[in-house]
Amino acid sequence: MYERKILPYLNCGLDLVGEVLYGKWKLRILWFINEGHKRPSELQRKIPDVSRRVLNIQLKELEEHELVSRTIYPVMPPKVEYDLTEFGRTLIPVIQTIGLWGDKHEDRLKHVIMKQFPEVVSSL
Amino acid sequence: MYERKILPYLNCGLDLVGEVLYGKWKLRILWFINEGHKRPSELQRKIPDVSRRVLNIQLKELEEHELVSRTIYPVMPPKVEYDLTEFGRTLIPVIQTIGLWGDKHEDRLKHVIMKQFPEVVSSL
DNA sequence: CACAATAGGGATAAATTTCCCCCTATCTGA
DNA sequence: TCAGATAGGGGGAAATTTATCCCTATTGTG
Repeated sequence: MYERKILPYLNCGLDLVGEVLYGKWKLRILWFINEGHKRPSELQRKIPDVSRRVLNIQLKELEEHELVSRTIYPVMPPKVEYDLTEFGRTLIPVIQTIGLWGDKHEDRLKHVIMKQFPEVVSSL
Repeated sequence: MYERKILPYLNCGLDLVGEVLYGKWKLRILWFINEGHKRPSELQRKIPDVSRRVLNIQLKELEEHELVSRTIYPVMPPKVEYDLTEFGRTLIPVIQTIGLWGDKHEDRLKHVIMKQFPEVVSSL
């Protein structure tokens, strides 16, 4: 496990949110859990770009931050389900707002993001 | 300058937003510019925890992503102002939503975040 | 038996982000 | 003259995050 060396800054609401949502895949993990994809293997199929290892780590952090809960079913093969906590559910409208903004401005965002990769764009 | 080696994932709105807002200070930079703190030196006073160097870098990225514009006044000592573009202004309600959620759940968030730092908490 | 699916962890490397120190240049004011 | 404010960048190190590879264990299936 990695031990943080620098204390977080907790000066305002934005700082606080950053501490629990900063993570490359966290927003989508929360979103897909909310949509009913609760098992780790399901989540990985929904987000093929995460490695399984990182998915586990980010799920554990979300659990420590009390945004999701973890239920283990004593069956074989093992079955685990993640659910949003009541606290985590309050975040859904926020994530939706973020995602809708991204969807609405999809073309423009793709354009400004891909400016950094001219060689890739020209090869399409 | 750092050259990215891994192409960004642009599968959904959340990915797109991540590409332009992922950065430790970007949300607050946008927020403070919106509040009228437009000059780099003003921004640094509002956010003392960023180093000036990183503030410059993140401002430049925001500019490349067309969320802010940069105006240079040919005076001495130099004067530069950043403004939200019309595109950047559409983000303000999103940032507000995020910040309000953080403010509303401030106590709980501080608690779950500081669980990782028991020694710090007990020394208060 | 060999293999896939299930969940998850260790060790380590790579990628990325952020920080720190130093340097340029000009003007104002003590 | 010297210090401070202004804006900004280079180089390199440190911190942090993410990725890769390999391992445990159990059950069912071909």
